[in-house]
Amino acid sequence: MQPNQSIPSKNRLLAGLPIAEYQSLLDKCEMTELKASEVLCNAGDEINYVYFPKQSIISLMKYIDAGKNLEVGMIGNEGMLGSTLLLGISLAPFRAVVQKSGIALRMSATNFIHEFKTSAALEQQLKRYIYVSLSQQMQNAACNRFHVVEERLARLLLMIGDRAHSINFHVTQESLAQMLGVRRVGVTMAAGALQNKKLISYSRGDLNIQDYAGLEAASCSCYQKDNEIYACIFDH
Amino acid sequence: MQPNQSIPSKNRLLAGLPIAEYQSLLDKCEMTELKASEVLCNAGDEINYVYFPKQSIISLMKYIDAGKNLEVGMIGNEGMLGSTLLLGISLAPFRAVVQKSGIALRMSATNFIHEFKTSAALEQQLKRYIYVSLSQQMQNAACNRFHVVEERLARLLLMIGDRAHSINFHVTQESLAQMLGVRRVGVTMAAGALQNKKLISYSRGDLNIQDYAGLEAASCSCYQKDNEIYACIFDH
DNA sequence: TTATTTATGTGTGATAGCGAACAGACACCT
DNA sequence: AGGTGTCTGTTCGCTATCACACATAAATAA
Repeated sequence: MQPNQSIPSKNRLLAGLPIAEYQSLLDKCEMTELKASEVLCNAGDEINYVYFPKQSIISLMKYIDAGKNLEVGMIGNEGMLGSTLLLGISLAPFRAVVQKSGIALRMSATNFIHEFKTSAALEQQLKRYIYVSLSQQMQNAACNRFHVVEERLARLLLMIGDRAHSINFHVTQESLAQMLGVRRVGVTMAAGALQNKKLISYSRGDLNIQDYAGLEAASCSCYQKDNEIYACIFDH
Repeated sequence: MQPNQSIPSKNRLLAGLPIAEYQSLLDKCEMTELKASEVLCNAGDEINYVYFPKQSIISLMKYIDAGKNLEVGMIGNEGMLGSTLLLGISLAPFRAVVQKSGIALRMSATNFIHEFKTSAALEQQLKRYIYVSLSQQMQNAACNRFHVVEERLARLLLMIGDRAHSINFHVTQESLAQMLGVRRVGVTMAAGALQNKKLISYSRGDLNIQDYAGLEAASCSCYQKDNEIYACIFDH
C-alpha cells in the first residue's frame, strides 16, 4: 500500500483516545518546529519533554563504541518520543535526533505523567506502544544480523516515506549510512542498485520512490512484519 | 566479577519485594522442572503461564526467515518469562525455549495479572524489568550489527555462566550457533580461539570457563553494558 | 561387538562489507 | 566568476563470514 500523502492531522497513538482525553492532552501540548539534526536527548539524559511528531521524523540512535552508531528506532506520527516515562523511569535509553524537519507537539514530562495517571485510555495506548516497540526491537536485532544492506536500505526508505507522508523526501547517503550502521559507500552501492531497478531515483539527497510496491518487494520482510505488529496491536 | 556459585534461593526480581507480597506470590507458584529444549511458548501464542527460573535458563528466540533464528533474550533467575503481560497484551512476541534444565517457579497468567494489579511493588519491579529489556534489546541490535562472532560468543558464555551460577555447564556448539545466528562452524572457530587463549575449555558440550576476567575482556562491551543497565535500574 | 547418533574439526571457494583514499559534480555564497 | 562545502561515485586490498562437503571421534543403542 502507498503511504497516505495527505498530511495527517492526528497522531495515530492519540487518535485512538476518547475526545475528552484527546482534547485534554492537546491543551497541554505546544506546537514546535523540529529542525533536522537537532538532538532532542542523549542516552542517559533525564527526559524533560515528550514529542508527538506530525510530518517530522525522529531517529533513535544507539552509540556502541569507537564512533559506531545504529538507528534502533524511528518515530513519526505513528508514535511518540518519551513513552518509557510510563515505566516510571525518566532516563532516555538512546539518543534522539531529528531526522526530518517538521512540526511536532511537545509536552512536559510532568504534564505527560499526570495525563497517563489520570487517563486509563492513554495508559493503555502507551502500554501497547511499548509492547510494539519491544517487539520491533527484537525484529530489528534479527534484521541487523541477517539482512543485507540493500534490503535494509529499501526498508528504511519505505519507513521514512511512510512517516514523511510522501514519496519524495530529502535524505543524504551519509545519514542513511549512519542509520544503517554501514559506510556511506555501502549506501552508494545499494542505492545505485535500487535505482537501476527503477525503484527509486535520487540526486544530491532528493529522494523519490518511483515504485512503492517494487521497493516493498526489494525490502526485507521486517518492513512488513513491523507494520503487522503495529496493526495487530492497535487496530484490534 | 565471578558469578556467585552458590545456588540462589531467590529470583532477583522478586527479591526486591516486601515480604508479604513476596510470600503471596510464592503461594501462587508451583515448582516445576524445565527440561532443556522444551518449548514454553511460540511466537504469537497466548501466554498461559509465567516462569521464574532458578538455575534453569530460558532462551528467547526470534524466527526471521528461511530457518534463520536469533536469540533475542536470555532469562535466568535475574528475570522472568511473561513480564509483557503487564502491558495488557497476552501474546508472546517470541519463542521461548529452555536452554538449560533446572527448577523454575510457575504461575498462571491469571494469577500473575491479579498479583501485579494488587501489588504496586510488583508492578514497579515489572516496569523496571520491561525498561531493562527494552534497553538491552537496543544494545543487542547494535551488537548484532557490529561485533564479531568471537566477542559475541564470549559474551554469550558469560551470560550463560552467570545464569547457571557456575563456570561449568553443558552447551553444544550447535546450540550456541543457533543463539548467535551463525553457522556451527563459526562457533568451532571462535570457541577454538577462546580455548587457545586459555579462557575456556570444552569437550563435547561440557564447557568450562577457565579465566572469567579474561573472557570478560575478550567479550564485547555489551556484556558489561547489559549488566550496568540492569544494576542501574534495579540496584538504586 | 557393531551400528548409529551426536558433537566436533577441516578444507575450499565465494561474497559482503570494511577502511581509506581520491575524483567529479552540483549548490550556494560572496 | 571563483571558492567552498556538500553530495555522490569509484577503486583497492583486506577480513569476517558464508555455503557446502567431508572427516573424525566420542557416546549411545542394538
